[in-house]
Amino acid sequence: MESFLQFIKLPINEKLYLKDPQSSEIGNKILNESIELINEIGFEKFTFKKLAIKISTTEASIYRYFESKHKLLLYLINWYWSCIATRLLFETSNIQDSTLRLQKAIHVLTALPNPEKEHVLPNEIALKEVVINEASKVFLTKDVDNENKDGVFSVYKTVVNNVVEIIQAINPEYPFPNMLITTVIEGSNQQRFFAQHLPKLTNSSQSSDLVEEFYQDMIFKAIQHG
Amino acid sequence: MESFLQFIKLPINEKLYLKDPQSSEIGNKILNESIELINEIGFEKFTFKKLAIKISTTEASIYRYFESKHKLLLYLINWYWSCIATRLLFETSNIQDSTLRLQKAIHVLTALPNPEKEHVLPNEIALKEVVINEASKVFLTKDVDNENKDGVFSVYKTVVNNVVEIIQAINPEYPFPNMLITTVIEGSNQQRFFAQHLPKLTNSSQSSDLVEEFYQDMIFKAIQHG
DNA sequence: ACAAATATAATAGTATTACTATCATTTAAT
DNA sequence: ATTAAATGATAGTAATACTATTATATTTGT
Repeated sequence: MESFLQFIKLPINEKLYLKDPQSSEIGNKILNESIELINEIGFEKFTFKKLAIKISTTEASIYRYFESKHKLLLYLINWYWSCIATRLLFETSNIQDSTLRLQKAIHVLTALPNPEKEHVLPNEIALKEVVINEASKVFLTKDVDNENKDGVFSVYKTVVNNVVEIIQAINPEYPFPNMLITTVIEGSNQQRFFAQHLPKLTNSSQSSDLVEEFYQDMIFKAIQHG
Repeated sequence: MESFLQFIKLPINEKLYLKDPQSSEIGNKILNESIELINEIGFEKFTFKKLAIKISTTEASIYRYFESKHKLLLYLINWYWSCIATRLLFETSNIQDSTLRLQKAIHVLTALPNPEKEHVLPNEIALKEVVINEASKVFLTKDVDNENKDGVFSVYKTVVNNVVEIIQAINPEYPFPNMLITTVIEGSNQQRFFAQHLPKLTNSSQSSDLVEEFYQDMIFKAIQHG
């Protein structure tokens, strides 16, 4: 029953690839090993050539799956969002109390994946690292409007919307639910980056991770009436 | 008296340049025109060659000031932080009431520069655009730890610290002041990006800018006792 | 079992990027 | 007027981000 969840094939926007990477061995290698390589050397220094060597194939083969390294990163980030969307569904299902629902949702958005518990993706922990270090780069470009038209941010928007609805169930008068949720999603990743590299900018640390605690506190105070 | 403020030469960390760009005409052109060009084509497509053509000089000349385009961006972002640090000082000076001080500080951190009012830099409005679209890229790299050792983020840290102290004057028990401030600084830039490009992710828009209002509300609720 | 279709490997090539190096010339300082 | 410093002009390099071509496997349908 538990392993039901594991490794479902999550559908990804077709504009993001030339050939579905989840449909072949090489494709799956591209996904899994690119996560490793990006974590190792950073997205700026990551190239298809280096990835090709790592997975013993050729640059040209990788280009048959993805038209650019930017699209590959966008694919990975979308994979993560789909995974969060799935976890949101599971963790809030059968829970009626809105406050508890919101608490669970914030947990899914802000906590690190637990290595003990089962995952939706085989490499969720490494993928979360990619998200923390690289995710902003997928929208901070001049191409964002065209890519948005192609719907590549729609899963992200759905996630935000689902949590916004929970907030509205608690306090329909609160005027900034979308801002609050995106602030929490993006902020929680940034705080983890700060904890690792610029600790003076945060109160959290790797030994004592306060990220979820901080945002749970912040959200519930923010949506209070008055 | 008003114009006192205008265009003070703000000191910038020496590790960021090879030759002080504020010391020559070409240097100043590099700063001002790179802001324009980055806003026009985005940092990824920005090159020293294109900038050289724009300011009628050569690539080699620009390389005499900055060792890479990344260092130039870091310089610009530091320029912005220095400018914010200066404005924080001015706007909170002679104000005793901590709550009012915090309100003013949040205003400096979250509001767009007012085109009517005087500026600390000649191009503050365009520079703010660069910050909104590109600032995260200066620390989201594998080089962040080395650059941090060189002190290139110290002005940012000082800004954060100064506001943290105001919060502590209001509520010394609040456990997450640094997280709260960096969440607001980074979040306010991100919300403006969303308003321009991914409006479903925010409640703010270009016609009705709710960014400051949202964060003022959020901060004061967050630091409330209990 | 065999032909046809498809996927991958191997290789080559291109324009651009992100620099470094050299040397001549202009400009500024003493 | 001399020297030093800044800039211009030009060249060159390794790496990047691709595209193209052809040969060789592998899979699939019949």
